[in-house]
Order: sequence, then structure tokens, then C-alpha cells
Amino acid sequence: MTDLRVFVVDDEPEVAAGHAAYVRRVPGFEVVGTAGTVQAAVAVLTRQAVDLVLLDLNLPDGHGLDVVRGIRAAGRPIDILAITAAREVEHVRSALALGVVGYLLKPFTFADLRERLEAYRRFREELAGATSASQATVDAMFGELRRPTSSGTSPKGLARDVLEAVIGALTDAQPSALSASEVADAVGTSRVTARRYLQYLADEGRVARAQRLGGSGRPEVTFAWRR
Amino acid sequence: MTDLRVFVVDDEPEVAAGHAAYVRRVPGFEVVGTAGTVQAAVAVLTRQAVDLVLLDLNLPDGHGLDVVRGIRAAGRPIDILAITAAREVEHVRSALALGVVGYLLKPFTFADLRERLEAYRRFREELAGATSASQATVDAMFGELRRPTSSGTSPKGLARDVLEAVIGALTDAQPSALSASEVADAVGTSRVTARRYLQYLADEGRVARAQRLGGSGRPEVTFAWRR
DNA sequence: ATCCTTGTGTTCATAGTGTTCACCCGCCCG
DNA sequence: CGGGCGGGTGAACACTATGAACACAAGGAT
Repeated sequence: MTDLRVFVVDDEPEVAAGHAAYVRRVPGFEVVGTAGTVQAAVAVLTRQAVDLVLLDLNLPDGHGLDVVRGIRAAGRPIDILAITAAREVEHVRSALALGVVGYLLKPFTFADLRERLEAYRRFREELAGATSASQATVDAMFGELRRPTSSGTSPKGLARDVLEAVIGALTDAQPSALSASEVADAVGTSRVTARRYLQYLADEGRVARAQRLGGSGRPEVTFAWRR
Repeated sequence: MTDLRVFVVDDEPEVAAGHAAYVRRVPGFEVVGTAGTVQAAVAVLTRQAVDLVLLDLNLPDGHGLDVVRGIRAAGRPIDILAITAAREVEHVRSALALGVVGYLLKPFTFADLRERLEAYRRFREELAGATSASQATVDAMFGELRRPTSSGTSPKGLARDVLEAVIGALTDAQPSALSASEVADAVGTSRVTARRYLQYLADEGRVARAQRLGGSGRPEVTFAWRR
């Protein structure tokens, strides 16, 4: 897939530039422009092809959600990641009702933003992967965006180096999938431990679970790195 | 908290009544009305105080999402639970972009609906509980709307993937019926396994059994997806 | 009537999965 | 320096999903 096009809206130019720089650091995303006002944003977004808008809700000539309304009224398939210092629950709810894909409170770290962007990309891949949905895929699509993100990224009970080894084994094996035992062999741990890490990665949405039928006996569950 | 007020929209009166009956069975919810057209729904919803709309997307005078647009345009704080047989991913995405709180595919069981309603109530309680949000509470609010597990039905002895593949094979073959062997071929399992899943679906009432006479030898038992 | 052909329904070995629990290792504190 | 303590690990175990094999069933052919 080509890069996802991101548009950044913030009233302070340096902040907008900072967000843009963050976005560029995440592979698979490109920044196609910035704006500082509701008017400017709506003007651009009703014309230009954009996938995602990083939208500061606090703008000089109105509320950021007005931009969303403008886009929705124009019927454009553009997603919104709201960014704001506003902590009022009412704002959060309004944003949810307008279908934003995420709501990030300032101040946030690069890791926070990257996580949202990656969740968004998973969502887009889910979308591209299927034309006809089952309830499970619908749930997955909602879930990808609504996942209570581990913004603390604290994988409790897991060791960082083993986690990296597991990820390494999976990326090496691409595009084929590996069973828990195969990962265990590759990493040099027991199957149980490999399974723990794979489970974590699957919950996190970073690997996909599937089944490998064929031999007699119970089928294998396989894990594949998502790209 | 007082009961959450639910409004039901479906073009077929009996179906609307059925949904309403389902809703009444869930403690903490009450049904405050029904409608069968986009016009009627918008007319009521722009006046009446309602918390949640069970919205069938297939309506005689337009698309269900038009109702959502009408409500959003009127700026009313009403949430939507979309209900539809439409499996096109594009529809799911549109619904997401309009901020629906859930998307339930027909046919669904009472347990499925109850689960969504309860998730929605948790969301509302979350909302009422705090006036000022942290990133964690924002995440919780987004996450509450996510279906916790697709555990609406977790049949023992059956794998979810295979079950979906079987359902997929049957819906693809609509309106003709398939024998157990044909399903097995389509799914890639043995006949025994296919039969197990078909048996389950038949017990569950989601699939109809019939006979196919004709060839020489014993007649075949066939299974057809029920609309 | 009897066989033959084709497909049903069931049993059971097999090869996996998922979970529990005792252990071990490093670290902090007395 | 010895004794707790907290997190990560894997041996052992209970359970689960699958298909080969088999016994039975229901029509048509002879």
C-alpha cells in the first residue's frame, strides 16, 4: 500500500511543524500539508485527497469539530485524529459522535502518537483486506480503533529482549506464518513462553492469528507478522 | 441512573416490535418509540429526548445513515447502534465515520444485542462518572464501545475461524443448499468436521436442513443458510 | 430378494492447544 | 551476607479440534 496521507491542523505553526515531524518519523505515513484555521483546513480538505487529519480542536476561528462537520457535510472519506488539551468529557463525547478515530490529549509523546498512527494503519489494512464483512471483521475494525491503547506500553510479565527475539523470528519468516512451537524453536524458549509473547502481540494487533489445517490431529494456530 | 431511552427504527413493523421486545428484556433500558422511515425517524428524533437509536440501515425512503446525518445536523446528543444485513465494508466504514457506537449484523441473537446494550450503558456510566478526562479515561470511553469478546456464542468443541468459514461457504452459495461434503471442500476440512459445524448451526436454528434426492444411492442431506 | 453404490452418522487415536504451578534468578533491605 | 520478594520461565497436565476408519442406511440395479 502507498503511504497514508496525513494533514496537520494546529493554530501554532511550530506545533504543527512538530506534529508533522513526528508523523514523518513513522514509516508508511507522509504529510501532505498543514493549516492553522478552520476555514483554511476545510478549504483544503474538501479538495485534496487526504486519509487522516491530525486535528487540534482549539482554533482561532472556531472549534476543530467544525472542521469535521465540514468534511462530513462534503461527504469526504477522511478520518480524524483529534488532538487537544481540552479534558471536558463533553468534548470527548462530541468527538466520538462525529466519528473521530482517536482522541489524544496534549501533551503526548512520540510513542503515543506513533501507536495511534499504527492502530490507524491496521484499521486501513483491515478495511482493504475484505470487501464483505462478518460480524467478527466488523468487530475487529471497531476494535482496532477503539483498543484501550497500552499508552504506557508496559508489557507486564514480558521481557523486552525475548519480545524482540519473537518479533525478529516472525519478521524473518515473512510472509509465511509460524506456529507457537516453531517460534519457540527459533527463539530458543519453551513453547509456553513463545505462546505468551505471541498472545500479547496478537492482543496488541501486531500479529495476525490464523489456522493451519491439514495433518491429522488438532489444527495448528499460526501467527504472522502484519505488514 | 434512570433508564436509557431507546428508539427503534426498522421498515418492517414486526421486526421493529421484535427489536423493541429484546430491548425491554434488558434491565435499565426502555423503548420510547419506533419508526419505519427516514422521515419519520428524523422528525421524532429532532424533538424527543432519546439516548440511543437502534437503526436499521435499510429503509424505504433512503439510507439509515441519512437519519444519522439528520441527527448530527440538528446537533442532538443521540447515539446510534446500526443494525443491518449489509456486509459491505464501505457501509461499515461510513457508519464508523458518522460515529455510530456499534454495528450489528443481522441476524443476531438476543445475547448479541444485550451485550451491545450493556457495553453502551457502561459507556454512559463512564461518561457520567467524570467531568474531566485523562488519557486513560478517554481510552476507556473509546474502549467501552468495543465488543469485549465476540463471545456472544462460544460453542465448545468448535473453532471460531472454521465456523466463520462454514457460514461464509453457505452464504456464498445462497440460495442453493450444500451437502456436508461440498461444504467440506469449500472450507478445506474433512466432511466430518464440516458436518459438526453444520450440525451446530442447524441446532442453533441458523441453518435449514433439507434432502436432495436424485442420483443413485442414498439421498444427500443438504444445508442452506437461513435469511 | 439380493447386491451394489453412495452417502450418513459415530468412534477414537492423534497432535496440537491453553493453563497451572513450582522453580530460579536478580535485587533490595536489614 | 542472608533472607525475602517479585517477575519471568518451562515441565507437566488437562483439554480440544481434527480426520481416518468403520458400521449403518437408503435408494437403484439385477
